[in-house]
Amino acid sequence: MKLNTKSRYAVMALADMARFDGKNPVSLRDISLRQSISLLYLEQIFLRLKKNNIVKSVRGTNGGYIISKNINDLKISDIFYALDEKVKTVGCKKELKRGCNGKSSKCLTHNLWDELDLHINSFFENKKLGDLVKRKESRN
Amino acid sequence: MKLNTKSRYAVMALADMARFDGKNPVSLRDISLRQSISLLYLEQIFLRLKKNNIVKSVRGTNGGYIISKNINDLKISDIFYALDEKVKTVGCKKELKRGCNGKSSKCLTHNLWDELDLHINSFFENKKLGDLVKRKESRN
DNA sequence: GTAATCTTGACTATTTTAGTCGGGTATATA
DNA sequence: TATATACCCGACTAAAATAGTCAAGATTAC
Repeated sequence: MKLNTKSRYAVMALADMARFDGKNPVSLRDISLRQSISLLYLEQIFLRLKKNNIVKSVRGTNGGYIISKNINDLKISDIFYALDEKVKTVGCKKELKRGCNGKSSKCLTHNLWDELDLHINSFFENKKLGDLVKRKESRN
Repeated sequence: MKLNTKSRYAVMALADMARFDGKNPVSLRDISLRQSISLLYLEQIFLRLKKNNIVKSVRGTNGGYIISKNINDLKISDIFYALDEKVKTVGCKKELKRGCNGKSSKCLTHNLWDELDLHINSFFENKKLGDLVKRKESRN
């Protein structure tokens, strides 16, 4: 049970960006160097982030990306959503047909998975990108 | 972000067993039929459960498996542990060498992953196998 | 006009996962 | 004591997911 690297890198990259004022675009090249993430891979990730309006792009020299909204309003779950990180523990819904259709006695565990999903999702719903930066600063 | 089938099947199978008195061994064949899980796969799963003292086996005709302890004391996390289900969201620990060694500014997200792990783990620590059966019964 | 930077789809190697196979061993019961 | 039922266990494999690269652009600052 783990997150995929796309999601993780996305959060890392955005946290990296969040340390700056938000006025000047940050280039992927810089993020790539600071966070040791492949530039080509970052491009793929930011494509998704842009499509989901999490970042805005500025083309050309001195271009880069800017975080669209206030970092204290940007939920971690929004980032995951953009990258298709399904926080789904896979209940019986997916494999229906043969079994669990609600009333079946097969799915004793049905509710467990539902609860877990809820539990994890609420964690990410309540965490904001801003929290990550704040925490770090107050600690150093 | 999802659980693997081994863990899920293990919980399903044990929940299935938990409905019985706990005196008579339950055969994998029966579980296989009731839960629509491949018998061969179940064998593999129960091998691990047995090694981790979650179930005891009874060989021969009319044999099967018995849950070792009281179902109200059996944590879901114990089951996952037996099947190597790592509830690890992969922080920077694994990929150290080049980056985050605690003091590095690279790992703004370090704490996020740690918190998440804690959050998920505590969920499973507090859930007992008995809870699953109770819930279902009270609902029907 | 050229260097820096974003844009995009397609491709690929590697790893993980899910599940099977085959050949055992133990024991209840007829 | 024969036999059917069940556990035991390592090795294997097909399929899917993942991580990451490649190639070929399009914009814009200077």
